[in-house]
Amino acid sequence: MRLIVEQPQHERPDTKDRILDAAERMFAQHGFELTSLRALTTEADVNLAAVHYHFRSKEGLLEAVLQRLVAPVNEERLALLDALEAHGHPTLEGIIEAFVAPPLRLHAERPHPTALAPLLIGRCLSSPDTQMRTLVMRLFGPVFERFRPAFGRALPHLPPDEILWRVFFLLGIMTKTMVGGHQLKLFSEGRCDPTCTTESIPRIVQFVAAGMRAPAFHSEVDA
Amino acid sequence: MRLIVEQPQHERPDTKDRILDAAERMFAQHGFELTSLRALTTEADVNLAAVHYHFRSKEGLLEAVLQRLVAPVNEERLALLDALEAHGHPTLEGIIEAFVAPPLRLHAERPHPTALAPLLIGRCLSSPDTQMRTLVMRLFGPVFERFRPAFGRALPHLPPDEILWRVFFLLGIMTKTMVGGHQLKLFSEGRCDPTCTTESIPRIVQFVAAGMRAPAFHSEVDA
DNA sequence: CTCCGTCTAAAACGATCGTTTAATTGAAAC
DNA sequence: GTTTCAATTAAACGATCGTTTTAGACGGAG
Repeated sequence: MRLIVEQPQHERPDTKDRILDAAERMFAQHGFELTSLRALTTEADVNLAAVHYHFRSKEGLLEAVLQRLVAPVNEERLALLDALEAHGHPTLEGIIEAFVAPPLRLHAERPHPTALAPLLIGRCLSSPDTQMRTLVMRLFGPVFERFRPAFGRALPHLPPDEILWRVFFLLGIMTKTMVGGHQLKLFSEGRCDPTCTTESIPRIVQFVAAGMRAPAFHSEVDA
Repeated sequence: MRLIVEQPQHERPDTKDRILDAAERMFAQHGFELTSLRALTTEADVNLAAVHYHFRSKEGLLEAVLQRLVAPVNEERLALLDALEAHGHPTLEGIIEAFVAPPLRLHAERPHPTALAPLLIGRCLSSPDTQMRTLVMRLFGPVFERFRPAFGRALPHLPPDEILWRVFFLLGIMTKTMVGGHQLKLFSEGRCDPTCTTESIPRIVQFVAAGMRAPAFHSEVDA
């Protein structure tokens, strides 16, 4: 009986990281299905079979790419919310910013990989493969469980499901900003640039905060 | 010299429509790249080569599918806005509803084809293929040129670029509602259903109207 | 030195893809 | 009846895909 350890004992040949880097770049540029492992391994200067050795399949590689990309973002979100709640009840604007700023800032640094992340996540969530869905749940579960009550405390006039709707809307805005940002730049003839976080983040926070503070849908004036 | 007419003179074998129907269904379910023409033509009960005869390639078929799907939606949007403006200045809520209701209602009737439309459109817009980009421009140009000034008149306190930003946010919410609706249903344990237009449309209108009416970003109180 | 396990290398496998070709059908035109 | 041409069919082409297999390289442990 033999133990397989995650790390090789002595040194670190970076072929695993080189594959991940190339995959991140090429999955984002051409999409998952259109990226062939041959082109990927050529770009990474790595043998073709190395992908199946280190990850067990092309989908396993996607899983690893996704994990490495979003895990730090979610940790930063939770840290920001922790910092806010350490000083009493956070404002609605603060919660929204803690939620959207980390992914948007990452997107500003590396637009291409981040842009496809929401698409890949959506793909995983609608995939029949259970492993993919549980991966996404494991990645986003803690964030969801911490931000939902935070929004609830900041918006006491809203029923819980209404909050779900509006967080959903927030998600849509955030995704669109990352995935379709170049469209806005195109239509504004370059004047509006969603990759500029000092422009995009305050605008999103302001827009969403106003939308979230709107009266609840089914309430015909409760006071 | 011989004239090639679009329609065959005598009768109408519906193989062209059968291909379009099957393509709409299968592109939406499995995506464009994952749908093979062999599976598609089998499903449509049509010969494999018929796709290349009627459309000139797989991409030509995608173009035709997209055109047939969004053209009526955009016509309805313009008609609704016309009707509103026939009775004086429309309200902000009215303009938003004229913009989002047609695609969302179509999505409620046929969730699958509509869900992938925004993705395909995004794909076309970021494609290096010029024909794809001009197709999207031709499809959405008139809508854009009519709704932009309408929003401008309803929001006179906002600079034009700020309006672009917020219409962009509206687009994100609409797209998310169609593409990721099942995610909201999943996380709300079935209580929130974006395919129910009597629920989703008023909520979107209310949220977006409040967000759009927020003060402009760069103005440090102008009055 | 020899054994061992990790890692890499080259080559092939089987399958499927989009596309093209060439032959054939069938109904209108003359 | 013959011609004509749009429409359909079956079959093949060339390429590329993800994956597997097999063998070899390299450094530490005995």
